[in-house]
Amino acid sequence: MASVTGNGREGSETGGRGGRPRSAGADAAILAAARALLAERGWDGMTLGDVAARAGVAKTTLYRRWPGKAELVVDAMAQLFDTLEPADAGSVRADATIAIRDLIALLGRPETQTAFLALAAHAARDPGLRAAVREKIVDRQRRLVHAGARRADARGEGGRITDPDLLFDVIAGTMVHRLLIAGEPVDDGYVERFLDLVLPAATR
Amino acid sequence: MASVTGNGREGSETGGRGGRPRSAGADAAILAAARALLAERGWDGMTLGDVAARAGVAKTTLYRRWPGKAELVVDAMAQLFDTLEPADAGSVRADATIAIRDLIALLGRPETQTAFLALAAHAARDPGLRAAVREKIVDRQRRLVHAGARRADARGEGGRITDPDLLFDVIAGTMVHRLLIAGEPVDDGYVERFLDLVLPAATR
DNA sequence: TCCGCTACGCTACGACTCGTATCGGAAATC
DNA sequence: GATTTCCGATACGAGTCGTAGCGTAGCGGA
Repeated sequence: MASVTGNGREGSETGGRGGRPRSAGADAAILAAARALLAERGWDGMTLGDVAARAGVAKTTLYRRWPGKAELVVDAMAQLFDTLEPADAGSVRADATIAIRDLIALLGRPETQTAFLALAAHAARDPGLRAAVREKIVDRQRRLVHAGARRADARGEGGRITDPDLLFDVIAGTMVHRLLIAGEPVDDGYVERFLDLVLPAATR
Repeated sequence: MASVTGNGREGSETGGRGGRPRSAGADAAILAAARALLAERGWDGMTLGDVAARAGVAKTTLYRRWPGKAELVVDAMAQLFDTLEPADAGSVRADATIAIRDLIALLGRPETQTAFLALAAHAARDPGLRAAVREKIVDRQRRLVHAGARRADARGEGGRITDPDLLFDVIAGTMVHRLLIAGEPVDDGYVERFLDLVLPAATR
Protein backbone atom coordinates (compact mmCIF):
# COMPACT_ATOMS: atom_id res chain seq x y z
CA MET A 1 0.00 0.00 0.00
CA ALA A 2 2.07 2.85 -1.28
CA SER A 3 -0.48 5.43 -0.33
CA VAL A 4 -3.14 5.19 2.32
CA THR A 5 -5.70 5.95 -0.28
CA GLY A 6 -5.44 7.14 -3.80
CA ASN A 7 -4.35 10.68 -4.28
CA GLY A 8 -5.01 10.91 -7.94
CA ARG A 9 -4.09 7.85 -9.83
CA GLU A 10 -5.71 5.27 -7.67
CA GLY A 11 -7.04 2.02 -8.95
CA SER A 12 -5.18 1.17 -12.09
CA GLU A 13 -1.92 -0.61 -11.51
CA THR A 14 0.10 0.76 -14.34
CA GLY A 15 -1.26 4.24 -14.41
CA GLY A 16 -3.08 5.77 -17.29
CA ARG A 17 -2.27 3.37 -20.11
CA GLY A 18 1.30 3.94 -21.10
CA GLY A 19 3.54 6.78 -20.19
CA ARG A 20 6.04 7.08 -17.41
CA PRO A 21 4.73 5.60 -14.18
CA ARG A 22 4.75 7.54 -10.98
CA SER A 23 7.84 7.17 -8.90
CA ALA A 24 7.02 4.36 -6.48
CA GLY A 25 8.80 5.58 -3.41
CA ALA A 26 7.91 9.22 -3.83
CA ASP A 27 4.63 9.02 -1.92
CA ALA A 28 6.25 7.43 1.09
CA ALA A 29 9.10 9.93 1.07
CA ILE A 30 6.71 12.86 0.77
CA LEU A 31 4.44 11.68 3.57
CA ALA A 32 7.40 10.98 5.84
CA ALA A 33 8.84 14.41 5.10
CA ALA A 34 5.48 15.98 5.83
CA ARG A 35 5.27 14.27 9.21
CA ALA A 36 8.80 15.29 10.11
CA LEU A 37 8.21 18.91 9.20
CA LEU A 38 4.89 18.97 11.01
CA ALA A 39 6.68 17.77 14.11
CA GLU A 40 9.45 20.32 13.75
CA ARG A 41 7.61 23.42 12.63
CA GLY A 42 3.92 22.81 13.09
CA TRP A 43 1.07 23.14 10.62
CA ASP A 44 1.67 26.78 9.75
CA GLY A 45 5.43 26.42 9.66
CA MET A 46 5.31 23.55 7.22
CA THR A 47 5.25 24.68 3.61
CA LEU A 48 4.80 22.39 0.67
CA GLY A 49 8.04 23.75 -0.74
CA ASP A 50 9.84 22.52 2.36
CA VAL A 51 8.18 19.13 2.14
CA ALA A 52 9.23 18.76 -1.46
CA ALA A 53 12.79 19.76 -0.70
CA ARG A 54 13.12 17.34 2.20
CA ALA A 55 11.55 14.50 0.20
CA GLY A 56 14.00 15.17 -2.63
CA VAL A 57 11.18 15.97 -5.01
CA ALA A 58 10.00 18.98 -6.98
CA LYS A 59 7.22 21.05 -5.51
CA THR A 60 5.16 20.52 -8.61
CA THR A 61 5.17 16.80 -7.98
CA LEU A 62 3.26 17.37 -4.75
CA TYR A 63 0.60 19.35 -6.55
CA ARG A 64 0.34 16.64 -9.16
CA ARG A 65 -0.56 14.09 -6.48
CA TRP A 66 -2.54 16.07 -3.91
CA PRO A 67 -4.81 19.07 -4.30
CA GLY A 68 -3.24 20.86 -1.36
CA LYS A 69 -1.69 20.78 2.05
CA ALA A 70 -4.72 19.49 3.91
CA GLU A 71 -5.26 16.47 1.70
CA LEU A 72 -1.58 15.56 1.88
CA VAL A 73 -1.60 15.80 5.66
CA VAL A 74 -4.70 13.64 5.88
CA ASP A 75 -2.81 10.85 4.19
CA ALA A 76 0.27 11.46 6.32
CA MET A 77 -1.75 11.30 9.53
CA ALA A 78 -3.82 8.36 8.37
CA GLN A 79 -0.64 6.32 8.02
CA LEU A 80 0.13 7.16 11.62
CA PHE A 81 -3.30 6.31 12.96
CA ASP A 82 -3.26 3.05 11.04
CA THR A 83 -0.47 1.83 13.30
CA LEU A 84 -3.06 1.41 16.06
CA GLU A 85 -4.28 -2.15 16.28
CA PRO A 86 -6.83 -3.93 18.42
CA ALA A 87 -5.43 -6.00 21.26
CA ASP A 88 -6.98 -9.07 22.80
CA ALA A 89 -6.13 -9.01 26.48
CA GLY A 90 -8.96 -11.14 27.79
CA SER A 91 -11.51 -8.60 28.96
CA VAL A 92 -13.23 -5.47 27.78
CA ARG A 93 -11.48 -3.42 30.41
CA ALA A 94 -8.05 -4.78 29.60
CA ASP A 95 -8.59 -4.26 25.88
CA ALA A 96 -9.79 -0.73 26.48
CA THR A 97 -6.87 0.11 28.72
CA ILE A 98 -4.38 -0.92 26.07
CA ALA A 99 -6.23 0.86 23.30
CA ILE A 100 -6.48 4.06 25.30
CA ARG A 101 -2.80 4.01 26.21
CA ASP A 102 -1.92 3.58 22.55
CA LEU A 103 -4.20 6.44 21.66
CA ILE A 104 -2.64 8.65 24.32
CA ALA A 105 0.82 7.96 22.97
CA LEU A 106 -0.32 8.81 19.47
CA LEU A 107 -2.02 12.03 20.53
CA GLY A 108 1.12 13.01 22.39
CA ARG A 109 3.25 13.08 19.29
CA PRO A 110 4.08 16.60 18.11
CA GLU A 111 2.89 16.04 14.57
CA THR A 112 -0.45 14.78 15.85
CA GLN A 113 -0.85 17.70 18.21
CA THR A 114 -0.46 20.27 15.50
CA ALA A 115 -2.04 18.44 12.58
CA PHE A 116 -5.03 16.54 13.88
CA LEU A 117 -7.10 19.47 15.09
CA ALA A 118 -5.93 21.66 12.23
CA LEU A 119 -7.31 19.08 9.82
CA ALA A 120 -10.62 18.95 11.64
CA ALA A 121 -10.80 22.74 11.63
CA HIS A 122 -10.26 22.89 7.90
CA ALA A 123 -12.75 20.09 7.36
CA ALA A 124 -15.47 22.31 8.81
CA ARG A 125 -15.46 24.35 5.60
CA ASP A 126 -14.54 21.67 3.08
CA PRO A 127 -16.95 18.77 2.62
CA GLY A 128 -14.43 16.77 0.61
CA LEU A 129 -11.83 17.09 3.31
CA ARG A 130 -14.44 16.28 5.94
CA ALA A 131 -15.21 13.05 4.12
CA ALA A 132 -11.54 12.18 3.80
CA VAL A 133 -10.88 12.77 7.50
CA ARG A 134 -13.86 10.66 8.45
CA GLU A 135 -13.04 7.85 6.08
CA LYS A 136 -9.29 7.70 6.53
CA ILE A 137 -8.96 8.49 10.21
CA VAL A 138 -12.18 8.54 12.25
CA ASP A 139 -13.90 5.51 10.83
CA ARG A 140 -10.79 3.39 11.10
CA GLN A 141 -10.51 4.21 14.76
CA ARG A 142 -14.15 3.48 15.24
CA ARG A 143 -13.55 0.00 13.90
CA LEU A 144 -11.23 -0.74 16.80
CA VAL A 145 -14.14 -0.33 19.20
CA HIS A 146 -16.35 -2.47 17.04
CA ALA A 147 -13.69 -5.14 17.00
CA GLY A 148 -13.56 -5.01 20.77
CA ALA A 149 -17.34 -5.31 20.90
CA ARG A 150 -17.23 -8.42 18.75
CA ARG A 151 -14.62 -10.00 20.99
CA ALA A 152 -16.75 -9.18 24.00
CA ASP A 153 -19.71 -10.85 22.34
CA ALA A 154 -17.63 -13.90 21.63
CA ARG A 155 -16.58 -14.13 25.26
CA GLY A 156 -20.25 -13.93 26.25
CA GLU A 157 -21.95 -13.04 29.53
CA GLY A 158 -21.73 -9.65 31.10
CA GLY A 159 -19.12 -8.01 28.94
CA ARG A 160 -21.17 -7.07 25.91
CA ILE A 161 -20.80 -3.53 24.58
CA THR A 162 -24.22 -2.10 23.91
CA ASP A 163 -23.48 0.96 21.78
CA PRO A 164 -20.01 0.87 20.21
CA ASP A 165 -20.46 4.04 18.17
CA LEU A 166 -21.36 6.09 21.20
CA LEU A 167 -18.62 4.49 23.24
CA PHE A 168 -16.13 5.42 20.57
CA ASP A 169 -17.17 9.07 20.64
CA VAL A 170 -16.85 9.08 24.42
CA ILE A 171 -13.43 7.48 24.51
CA ALA A 172 -11.84 9.36 21.65
CA GLY A 173 -13.56 12.62 22.57
CA THR A 174 -12.52 12.54 26.19
CA MET A 175 -8.88 11.86 25.39
CA VAL A 176 -8.74 14.41 22.59
CA HIS A 177 -10.36 17.04 24.76
CA ARG A 178 -8.10 16.39 27.69
CA LEU A 179 -4.85 16.19 25.73
CA LEU A 180 -5.30 18.44 22.73
CA ILE A 181 -7.87 21.01 23.76
CA ALA A 182 -7.42 21.45 27.49
CA GLY A 183 -3.77 20.56 27.07
CA GLU A 184 -3.51 18.60 30.28
CA PRO A 185 -1.75 15.28 30.76
CA VAL A 186 -3.40 11.89 31.14
CA ASP A 187 -1.87 9.46 33.59
CA ASP A 188 -2.85 5.90 34.47
CA GLY A 189 -5.05 7.04 37.31
CA TYR A 190 -7.06 9.20 34.95
CA VAL A 191 -7.59 6.25 32.64
CA GLU A 192 -8.74 4.11 35.54
CA ARG A 193 -11.22 6.70 36.73
CA PHE A 194 -12.44 7.18 33.19
CA LEU A 195 -13.07 3.47 32.74
CA ASP A 196 -14.81 3.27 36.11
CA LEU A 197 -17.11 6.00 34.90
CA VAL A 198 -17.88 4.67 31.45
CA LEU A 199 -17.56 0.91 31.34
CA PRO A 200 -20.22 -0.16 33.84
CA ALA A 201 -23.01 1.38 31.80
CA ALA A 202 -21.41 0.63 28.45
CA THR A 203 -21.37 -3.11 28.98
CA ARG A 204 -24.12 -5.47 29.86
CA MET B 1 -16.13 44.78 30.36
CA ALA B 2 -14.90 46.06 27.10
CA SER B 3 -12.64 43.13 26.50
CA VAL B 4 -12.97 39.62 27.78
CA THR B 5 -9.59 39.90 29.31
CA GLY B 6 -6.98 42.52 28.96
CA ASN B 7 -5.24 42.62 25.67
CA GLY B 8 -2.58 45.10 26.53
CA ARG B 9 -3.68 47.90 28.72
CA GLU B 10 -5.51 45.87 31.30
CA GLY B 11 -5.84 46.95 34.88
CA SER B 12 -5.56 50.67 34.97
CA GLU B 13 -8.81 52.45 34.40
CA THR B 14 -7.61 55.51 32.61
CA GLY B 15 -4.77 54.03 30.71
CA GLY B 16 -1.23 55.19 31.08
CA ARG B 17 -1.68 58.35 33.12
CA GLY B 18 -2.85 61.05 30.80
CA GLY B 19 -3.00 61.07 27.09
CA ARG B 20 -5.72 59.85 24.82
CA PRO B 21 -7.49 56.75 26.12
CA ARG B 22 -8.21 53.82 23.91
CA SER B 23 -11.40 53.97 21.97
CA ALA B 24 -13.91 52.16 24.16
CA GLY B 25 -16.05 50.63 21.47
CA ALA B 26 -13.18 49.60 19.25
CA ASP B 27 -12.58 46.29 21.04
CA ALA B 28 -16.19 45.25 20.73
CA ALA B 29 -16.33 46.27 17.07
CA ILE B 30 -13.14 44.38 16.30
CA LEU B 31 -14.22 41.20 18.05
CA ALA B 32 -17.61 41.29 16.38
CA ALA B 33 -16.01 41.82 13.00
CA ALA B 34 -13.66 38.93 13.67
CA ARG B 35 -16.55 36.60 14.48
CA ALA B 36 -18.46 37.67 11.40
CA LEU B 37 -15.50 37.11 9.11
CA LEU B 38 -14.70 33.79 10.73
CA ALA B 39 -18.24 32.69 10.02
CA GLU B 40 -18.11 33.91 6.43
CA ARG B 41 -14.63 32.93 5.33
CA GLY B 42 -13.21 30.63 7.97
CA TRP B 43 -9.94 30.84 9.86
CA ASP B 44 -7.67 30.93 6.82
CA GLY B 45 -9.93 33.24 4.85
CA MET B 46 -10.06 35.80 7.62
CA THR B 47 -7.19 38.29 7.47
CA LEU B 48 -6.49 40.93 10.06
CA GLY B 49 -6.68 43.52 7.32
CA ASP B 50 -10.25 42.47 6.61
CA VAL B 51 -11.14 42.55 10.28
CA ALA B 52 -9.78 46.06 10.61
CA ALA B 53 -11.66 47.26 7.55
CA ARG B 54 -14.97 45.81 8.69
CA ALA B 55 -14.53 47.18 12.19
CA GLY B 56 -13.81 50.61 10.73
CA VAL B 57 -10.37 50.66 12.26
CA ALA B 58 -6.81 50.77 11.01
CA LYS B 59 -4.93 47.51 10.85
CA THR B 60 -2.26 48.89 13.11
CA THR B 61 -4.82 49.33 15.85
CA LEU B 62 -5.33 45.58 15.94
CA TYR B 63 -1.64 44.96 16.39
CA ARG B 64 -1.53 47.54 19.15
CA ARG B 65 -4.09 45.54 21.13
CA TRP B 66 -3.36 41.92 20.30
CA PRO B 67 -0.12 40.17 19.40
CA GLY B 68 -1.69 38.33 16.49
CA LYS B 69 -4.63 36.56 14.96
CA ALA B 70 -4.79 33.70 17.43
CA GLU B 71 -4.93 35.90 20.52
CA LEU B 72 -7.59 38.08 18.98
CA VAL B 73 -9.72 35.06 18.09
CA VAL B 74 -9.35 33.65 21.60
CA ASP B 75 -11.02 36.78 22.94
CA ALA B 76 -13.65 36.72 20.22
CA MET B 77 -14.53 33.11 20.96
CA ALA B 78 -14.38 33.59 24.70
CA GLN B 79 -17.12 36.20 24.45
CA LEU B 80 -19.21 33.62 22.65
CA PHE B 81 -18.58 30.83 25.13
CA ASP B 82 -19.32 33.18 27.99
CA THR B 83 -22.94 33.32 26.86
CA LEU B 84 -23.37 29.81 28.24
CA GLU B 85 -24.84 29.85 31.70
CA PRO B 86 -25.73 27.18 34.24
CA ALA B 87 -29.39 26.31 34.49
CA ASP B 88 -31.20 24.98 37.53
CA ALA B 89 -33.84 22.59 36.28
CA GLY B 90 -34.26 20.51 39.40
CA SER B 91 -32.08 17.48 38.73
CA VAL B 92 -28.63 16.62 37.55
CA ARG B 93 -30.02 15.04 34.43
CA ALA B 94 -32.22 18.00 33.58
CA ASP B 95 -29.39 20.44 34.17
CA ALA B 96 -27.05 18.38 32.04
CA THR B 97 -29.56 18.10 29.23
CA ILE B 98 -29.96 21.85 29.01
CA ALA B 99 -26.23 22.50 29.25
CA ILE B 100 -25.46 19.98 26.53
CA ARG B 101 -28.10 21.37 24.21
CA ASP B 102 -26.65 24.85 24.68
CA LEU B 103 -23.20 23.50 23.97
CA ILE B 104 -24.39 21.76 20.84
CA ALA B 105 -25.93 24.97 19.55
CA LEU B 106 -22.71 26.82 20.21
CA LEU B 107 -20.56 24.20 18.52
CA GLY B 108 -22.86 24.29 15.53
CA ARG B 109 -22.13 27.92 14.76
CA PRO B 110 -19.88 28.40 11.75
CA GLU B 111 -17.40 30.63 13.56
CA THR B 112 -17.04 28.05 16.30
CA GLN B 113 -16.54 25.22 13.85
CA THR B 114 -13.65 26.90 12.10
CA ALA B 115 -12.09 28.75 15.01
CA PHE B 116 -12.28 26.51 18.05
CA LEU B 117 -10.19 23.64 16.78
CA ALA B 118 -7.86 25.97 14.91
CA LEU B 119 -7.12 27.71 18.19
CA ALA B 120 -6.44 24.43 19.93
CA ALA B 121 -4.17 23.36 17.11
CA HIS B 122 -2.13 26.54 17.35
CA ALA B 123 -2.03 26.25 21.12
CA ALA B 124 -0.12 23.00 20.78
CA ARG B 125 2.97 24.98 19.78
CA ASP B 126 2.44 28.15 21.77
CA PRO B 127 2.38 27.88 25.56
CA GLY B 128 1.05 31.39 25.98
CA LEU B 129 -1.84 30.69 23.67
CA ARG B 130 -2.43 27.38 25.37
CA ALA B 131 -2.77 29.17 28.70
CA ALA B 132 -5.12 31.75 27.21
CA VAL B 133 -7.36 29.09 25.68
CA ARG B 134 -7.49 27.19 28.92
CA GLU B 135 -8.14 30.23 31.06
CA LYS B 136 -10.59 32.07 28.85
CA ILE B 137 -12.52 29.16 27.35
CA VAL B 138 -11.91 25.73 28.85
CA ASP B 139 -11.84 26.64 32.53
CA ARG B 140 -14.96 28.74 32.24
CA GLN B 141 -16.83 25.83 30.75
CA ARG B 142 -15.49 23.57 33.44
CA ARG B 143 -17.02 25.86 36.03
CA LEU B 144 -20.47 25.10 34.68
CA VAL B 145 -20.04 21.46 35.65
CA HIS B 146 -18.73 22.43 39.06
CA ALA B 147 -21.73 24.68 39.55
CA GLY B 148 -23.98 21.77 38.66
CA ALA B 149 -22.11 19.60 41.15
CA ARG B 150 -22.66 22.13 43.91
CA ARG B 151 -26.35 22.28 43.15
CA ALA B 152 -26.49 18.50 43.24
CA ASP B 153 -24.80 18.52 46.63
CA ALA B 154 -27.30 21.05 47.90
CA ARG B 155 -30.17 18.85 46.77
CA GLY B 156 -28.58 15.95 48.63
CA GLU B 157 -29.11 12.18 48.36
CA GLY B 158 -28.29 10.24 45.28
CA GLY B 159 -27.49 13.00 42.87
CA ARG B 160 -23.96 13.94 43.91
CA ILE B 161 -21.36 14.28 41.18
CA THR B 162 -18.24 12.48 42.23
CA ASP B 163 -15.62 13.77 39.80
CA PRO B 164 -16.67 17.00 38.06
CA ASP B 165 -13.37 17.53 36.24
CA LEU B 166 -13.51 14.12 34.63
CA LEU B 167 -17.20 14.50 33.85
CA PHE B 168 -16.46 17.78 32.13
CA ASP B 169 -13.84 16.20 29.91
CA VAL B 170 -16.26 13.42 29.02
CA ILE B 171 -19.16 15.72 28.18
CA ALA B 172 -17.25 18.38 26.29
CA GLY B 173 -14.98 15.85 24.63
CA THR B 174 -17.76 13.66 23.38
CA MET B 175 -19.71 16.53 21.89
CA VAL B 176 -16.66 18.14 20.33
CA HIS B 177 -15.55 14.85 18.86
CA ARG B 178 -18.96 14.03 17.47
CA LEU B 179 -19.70 17.46 16.03
CA LEU B 180 -16.37 18.97 15.10
CA ILE B 181 -14.08 16.02 14.45
CA ALA B 182 -16.32 13.27 13.14
CA GLY B 183 -18.61 15.94 11.72
CA GLU B 184 -21.81 14.07 12.51
CA PRO B 185 -24.99 15.56 13.97
CA VAL B 186 -26.21 15.18 17.52
CA ASP B 187 -29.94 14.76 18.06
CA ASP B 188 -31.94 14.45 21.26
CA GLY B 189 -31.76 10.67 21.16
CA TYR B 190 -28.00 10.81 21.11
CA VAL B 191 -27.97 13.07 24.15
CA GLU B 192 -30.32 10.69 25.97
CA ARG B 193 -28.14 7.69 25.22
CA PHE B 194 -25.07 9.63 26.23
CA LEU B 195 -26.56 10.58 29.58
CA ASP B 196 -27.73 7.01 30.16
CA LEU B 197 -24.16 5.92 29.64
CA VAL B 198 -22.42 8.51 31.76
CA LEU B 199 -24.68 9.75 34.51
CA PRO B 200 -25.31 6.54 36.49
CA ALA B 201 -21.64 6.13 37.33
CA ALA B 202 -20.95 9.85 37.58
CA THR B 203 -23.42 10.42 40.37
CA ARG B 204 -23.76 8.74 43.71
C1' DT C 1 13.73 1.41 -33.45
C1' DC C 2 10.72 5.02 -33.27
C1' DC C 3 6.65 7.28 -31.32
C1' DG C 4 3.01 8.64 -28.11
C1' DC C 5 2.10 9.31 -23.54
C1' DT C 6 2.84 10.65 -18.86
C1' DA C 7 5.70 12.01 -14.87
C1' DC C 8 9.65 14.42 -13.58
C1' DG C 9 12.94 18.50 -12.01
C1' DC C 10 13.65 23.11 -12.52
C1' DT C 11 12.63 27.90 -12.83
C1' DA C 12 9.86 31.82 -12.91
C1' DC C 13 5.81 34.28 -12.02
C1' DG C 14 1.66 37.36 -10.18
C1' DA C 15 -1.18 37.71 -6.32
C1' DC C 16 -1.55 37.84 -1.78
C1' DT C 17 -0.64 38.12 3.37
C1' DC C 18 2.08 39.13 7.14
C1' DG C 19 3.90 42.20 10.70
C1' DT C 20 6.44 46.53 11.10
C1' DA C 21 7.73 51.37 10.53
C1' DT C 22 6.58 56.00 9.96
C1' DC C 23 3.92 59.93 9.72
C1' DG C 24 0.71 63.94 10.90
C1' DG C 25 -3.33 64.68 13.31
C1' DA C 26 -6.93 63.84 17.01
C1' DA C 27 -8.42 63.46 21.74
C1' DA C 28 -7.92 63.29 26.15
C1' DT C 29 -5.41 64.74 30.99
C1' DC C 30 -2.70 68.06 33.65
C1' DG D 1 -2.42 75.63 26.41
C1' DA D 2 1.11 71.85 26.85
C1' DT D 3 1.76 67.17 27.07
C1' DT D 4 0.86 62.57 26.38
C1' DT D 5 -1.05 58.90 24.16
C1' DC D 6 -3.88 56.92 20.68
C1' DC D 7 -5.45 56.86 15.96
C1' DG D 8 -5.73 56.33 10.66
C1' DA D 9 -3.19 56.08 6.60
C1' DT D 10 0.40 54.53 3.79
C1' DA D 11 4.40 52.10 2.46
C1' DC D 12 7.47 48.40 2.84
C1' DG D 13 10.44 43.80 2.70
C1' DA D 14 9.85 39.14 3.36
C1' DG D 15 7.63 35.11 2.52
C1' DT D 16 3.97 31.87 0.70
C1' DC D 17 0.76 30.22 -2.48
C1' DG D 18 -0.60 27.66 -6.63
C1' DT D 19 0.31 27.68 -11.63
C1' DA D 20 2.75 27.68 -16.00
C1' DG D 21 6.34 26.64 -19.15
C1' DC D 22 10.24 24.21 -20.37
C1' DG D 23 13.12 20.26 -21.64
C1' DT D 24 14.04 15.53 -20.07
C1' DA D 25 13.24 10.64 -18.37
C1' DG D 26 10.95 6.33 -18.51
C1' DC D 27 7.35 3.21 -20.05
C1' DG D 28 4.24 0.59 -23.62
C1' DG D 29 2.84 -0.22 -28.27
C1' DA D 30 3.45 0.00 -33.53
